[in-house]
Amino acid sequence: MRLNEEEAAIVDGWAVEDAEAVLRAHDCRATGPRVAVMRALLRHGGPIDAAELTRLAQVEESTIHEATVYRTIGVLSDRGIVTHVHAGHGPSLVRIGGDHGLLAVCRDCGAIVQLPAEVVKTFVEQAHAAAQFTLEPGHFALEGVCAACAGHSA
Amino acid sequence: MRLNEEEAAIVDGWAVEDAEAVLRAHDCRATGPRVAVMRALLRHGGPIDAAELTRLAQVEESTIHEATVYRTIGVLSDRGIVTHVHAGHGPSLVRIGGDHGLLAVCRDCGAIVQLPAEVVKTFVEQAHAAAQFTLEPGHFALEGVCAACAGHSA
DNA sequence: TTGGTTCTGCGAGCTGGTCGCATCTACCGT
DNA sequence: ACGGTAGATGCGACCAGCTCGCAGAACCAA
Repeated sequence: MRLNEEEAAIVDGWAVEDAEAVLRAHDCRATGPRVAVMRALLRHGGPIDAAELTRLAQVEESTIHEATVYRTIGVLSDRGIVTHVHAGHGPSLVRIGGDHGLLAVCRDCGAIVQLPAEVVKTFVEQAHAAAQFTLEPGHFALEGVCAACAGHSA
Repeated sequence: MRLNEEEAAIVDGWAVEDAEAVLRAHDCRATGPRVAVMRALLRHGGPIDAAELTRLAQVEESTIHEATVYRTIGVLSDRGIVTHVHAGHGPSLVRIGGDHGLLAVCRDCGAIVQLPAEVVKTFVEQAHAAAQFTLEPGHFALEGVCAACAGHSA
């Protein structure tokens, strides 16, 4: 389920203290573990993997099990509160908010870069025109070399 | 649209019978299992996962172990004889030949589509111009909906 | 043929993620 | 404010995909 623009804006404006309200607003039971996971997500801000997210949530509620974190990510994802992206070979990453567009991961330093929306849009349109394939980027990141690493090796 | 088997082999100039010669030409011991894996790759032609490749190779040499197939894929990959691509959530896929460009996987039916090289090239150039990020697509596939599945749901 | 290097089968192990189940808890109706 | 109950949790077992260590087998140059 995707967020509409209004919801996405609200999500982006949420502070750590709003964790419980966010859950209730999305018809989600506000249990201890879920609130702790939401707070950890909001506090961290950026893309984060499940293991690290578990560690952060356990700071507030030490008994949280990793399986619970995975299940929580699942319900948050169903509600469009978070999205997850597969960036390279490791674990997938979760972040607050709806569709974030197409990401690129630097092969050398692991930096995650958001590719410009217009460039992606043009690409999706051309791919559809040329191959009748409707790309839905966002779930899988592409690989490459970031500006900094390209500079180093040059 | 999956790749035609014969076509893929022809592109690289190798027929199934050349399996052993290809190995020797790349400074690779021509052992029974490796030859069987190469023959299976050449016969199949298109992208294939390790489990299926093992099954195909076992038709010729029934004792081949999946670990051996993984190791063989490793040496073939080091020599540039094959490349592997991560296409969606499942296992990674192997195919004969070097860089094949960017693939797309249908979210509904799993079909693997090769995106037109021209379109990909333009996209890579625009991404570099706009974000100073040098995309090296080929290792990770994108997700989307193929023409057939889009037709079904429409 | 021989000998040393390389490869193989096998099973154990690792990571990322899911599941079944007994127990517990949030929350709705009273 | 307080039960009843749908739904959530912790836990450990499990699964897929892949890697590794080892003892023995295969390869191939001499």
